[in-house]
Amino acid sequence: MEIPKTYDPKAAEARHYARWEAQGYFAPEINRDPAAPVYSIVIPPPNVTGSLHMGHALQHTFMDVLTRYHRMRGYRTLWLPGQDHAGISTQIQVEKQLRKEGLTRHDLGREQFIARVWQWKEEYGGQIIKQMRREGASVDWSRERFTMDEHLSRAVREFFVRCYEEGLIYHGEGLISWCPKDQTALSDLEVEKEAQAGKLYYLQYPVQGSDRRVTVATTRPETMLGDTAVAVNPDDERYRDLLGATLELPLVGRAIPVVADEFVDPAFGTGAVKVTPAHDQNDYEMGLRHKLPQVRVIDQHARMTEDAGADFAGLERYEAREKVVEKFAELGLLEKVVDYEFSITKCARCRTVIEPLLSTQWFLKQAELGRAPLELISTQHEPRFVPEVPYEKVYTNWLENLHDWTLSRQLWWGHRIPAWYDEQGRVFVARTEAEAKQQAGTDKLTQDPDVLDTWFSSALWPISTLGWPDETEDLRTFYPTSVLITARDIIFLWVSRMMMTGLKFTEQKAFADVFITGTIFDKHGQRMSKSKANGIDPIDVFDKFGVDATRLVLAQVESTDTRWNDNLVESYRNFANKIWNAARFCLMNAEGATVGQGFAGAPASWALHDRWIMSRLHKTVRTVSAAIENYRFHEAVQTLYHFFWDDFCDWYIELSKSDVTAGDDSPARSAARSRVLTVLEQALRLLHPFMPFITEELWQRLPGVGASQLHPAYAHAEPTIMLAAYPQADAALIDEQAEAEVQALIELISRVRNIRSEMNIKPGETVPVLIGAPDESLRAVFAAGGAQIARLVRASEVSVQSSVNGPRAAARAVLAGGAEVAVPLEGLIDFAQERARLGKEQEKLRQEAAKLEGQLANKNFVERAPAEKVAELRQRLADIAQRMGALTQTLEALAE
RNA sequence: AGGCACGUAGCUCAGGGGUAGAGCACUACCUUGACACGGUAGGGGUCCGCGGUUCAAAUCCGCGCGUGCCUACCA
Repeated sequence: MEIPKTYDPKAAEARHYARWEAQGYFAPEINRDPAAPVYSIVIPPPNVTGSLHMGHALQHTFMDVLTRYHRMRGYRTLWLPGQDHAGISTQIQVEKQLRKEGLTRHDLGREQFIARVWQWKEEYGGQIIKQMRREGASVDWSRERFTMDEHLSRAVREFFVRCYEEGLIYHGEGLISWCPKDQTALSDLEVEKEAQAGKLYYLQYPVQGSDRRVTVATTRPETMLGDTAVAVNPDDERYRDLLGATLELPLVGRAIPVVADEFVDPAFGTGAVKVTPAHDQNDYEMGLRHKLPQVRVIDQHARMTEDAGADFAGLERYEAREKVVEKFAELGLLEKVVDYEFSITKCARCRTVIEPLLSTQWFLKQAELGRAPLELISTQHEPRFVPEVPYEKVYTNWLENLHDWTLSRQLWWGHRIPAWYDEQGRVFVARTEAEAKQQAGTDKLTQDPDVLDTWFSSALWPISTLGWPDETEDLRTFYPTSVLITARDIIFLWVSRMMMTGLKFTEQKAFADVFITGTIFDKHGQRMSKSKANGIDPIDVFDKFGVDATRLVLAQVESTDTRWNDNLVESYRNFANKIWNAARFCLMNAEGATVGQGFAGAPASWALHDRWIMSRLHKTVRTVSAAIENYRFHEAVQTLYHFFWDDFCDWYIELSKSDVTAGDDSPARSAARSRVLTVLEQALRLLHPFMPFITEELWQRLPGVGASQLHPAYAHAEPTIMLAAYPQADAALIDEQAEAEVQALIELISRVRNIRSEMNIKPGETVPVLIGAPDESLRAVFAAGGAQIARLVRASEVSVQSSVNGPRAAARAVLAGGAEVAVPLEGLIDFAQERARLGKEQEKLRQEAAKLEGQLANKNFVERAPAEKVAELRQRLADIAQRMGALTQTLEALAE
């Protein structure tokens, strides 16, 4: 059997994915059990423009672990892949390409431009989706979707039309966030606030018919040109007499009223607020309340309009700001300017400062759609958020405060709004142009030029990908989906909206659970970003350490924000190598062995270490399954790591070694070899959801694996660990006594090794080991394990008696249960030093005993603490007393 | 401004009312027929601070300090 000493991840990674895909293992149809339960996940569709980053790799790892786990459990499992057309980013990307050719989209015209985008998508798009194969993602490629697919576009139109018919979608004027660079409206979720060191300008407005002036404070003086009122709080004594007064707006000369509005905070600034209904969200609302005129002084390019006055028209907004301030200063109306930090709103895409503008757009009344999800979360706690704190609250708070959603975008790439206008400007909303014509009774219609917000189609993703609005078999089978896995930043943008559409159109929630992942930062705790160039490319990590190792690191991130650290990947790379070499050992000693055999007869008849490893294995199965099902990936990974490395490699293989490597072929040797292989094979299955490649690579080499390992639902398939049955915990194999007994063996061995180390005994040198165990059953354990002990501590002989009767010149240690071990070391023992060593140990025990005695002497403790806790402490104290007894005897024997 | 989370070994992080944990790093010894990406044995912690609840607090509660995130009608 030729197996290299070091695991080479690339070879295994290259080998298996293509086969899995070709064999159809990823598709739910592989499951032939008609009664199989269903497990489904739809991928959060990555942007077609993106390339794989750590956040994707993180999410994909969780989705793949869950998918593979449930598939192995016999679920009819679907993980549906796909991507998002990413309206603005894609359009910007292609426009950039055009610019290099000296063209703009307008040179091409709409139709040609869109054709160009599709071409771009084919050539450069979808990097992330392509890279997912490298991750080992077991997605069903036969069901791959794109938000601009014809079918999904139909779903979008259906959604739009239905909402329009119900009055949830309307066309009208509102104050929207406008990006002057991208030349489009944006929703409030596509803008970002950023702290900004700026200035607060105090401007004075003269009161008509008096010498008085009212001072207003503003961060945007240029907007004063569009002021149509000044507002004060109705309870503000300072301004009570001015209510209803008229001010003269400087520079403009417009007469504007002083109005009273609860919105105004008397404590801020001067307590008087300038009101610019056309250029500020709050002022807009105040303007509606007081029926104020809306004067537009800034245009779509963030330049001042004619209405700003001849002095300002055409100026860029910041130029206008300077000029306004200058003029106020000249007029003696600039009271003061103070430094002031405030937040500024920017386009999330291009970082241009947003201009709030009055504009006619399409809007969706989200509040009504949000009612059903709000009801569901408040009364049923559905979907179940993991972690529940704080995300359930974040989601609920959002649903309680929904604003109208600006749907239209002044772009070309995206779903065209299904609205047509006739020559009189009347609007017809319909699923098709023909339908609109029919409604209008004329052929002379023009379609609305705008497209829908990208998130409009995303909101439908779980249902549209499965076939809605048609009642397809997939929709019936896989919807509602099992879990949504995503980062926290799109809970509003996406998670809540999928719930809205799902409940509205199917009356079923879109997913049962929502698992929110942590965020991975760079090693300095900074967010990874293109602009900072501090991103770590998952592909590089795969290349360096292997996909499986990377997946383990990602899985254990769970929901915690984590700084990326290569050291951790390296340690899991080492773990992969450990698995490789453990398997290598098993395979080098596999002659005569078969997976699944070796554990014959009643467990009670098995050797101690065999009962022990099965008990450890089944506890591991129990813990890992529960952990995965509850999204405790960190616990799952840790448990598997320690089971494999500590229990299986460090102890089980070592305790089995002499049987496994016996020189002569015998039924006993074959059985021992089969047992080691069987445990290995179970461990590989447990690890497979996390480490798909190495587990498949090794599994395929094990003697005796095949159809019998497969879950019955896949009995017909070509054997693969992917479709093997995930181990089920068997309570009957959990054996606490065996665990305690092996623990005693481990302690014994460790103490002897400790003596060897402290006494500087050369590794190659053997020593006699004398064990004294007053307890009969413990004595039996040590006696039966004599050969194993001898091997693991390099003993020339192991004697087990009820007490140690060795030479005075021996290093000694006391063990649990009053047992004692001595290593005779004629000539090597410095008696004074040995007494000191044991004295130190005695002192430690004494301190521990004192602490326990103190607690047990406390009447309150004994009376109020649970009885088992008290009993446990008494037990511990008794054990210490036993050790102390043995230690005292030993010390006496050593006395001069 | 509010809300939430976090603060545990040198580092990255688990855990969590009753013995303080892992990986990496560190020290010593070891190339023993699975593995030096390894083995064995070690060292290392006022669990941010101060109060409170409790028989018992690193763990629960309050306050403070520090860090991060989110929300907001910060004119």
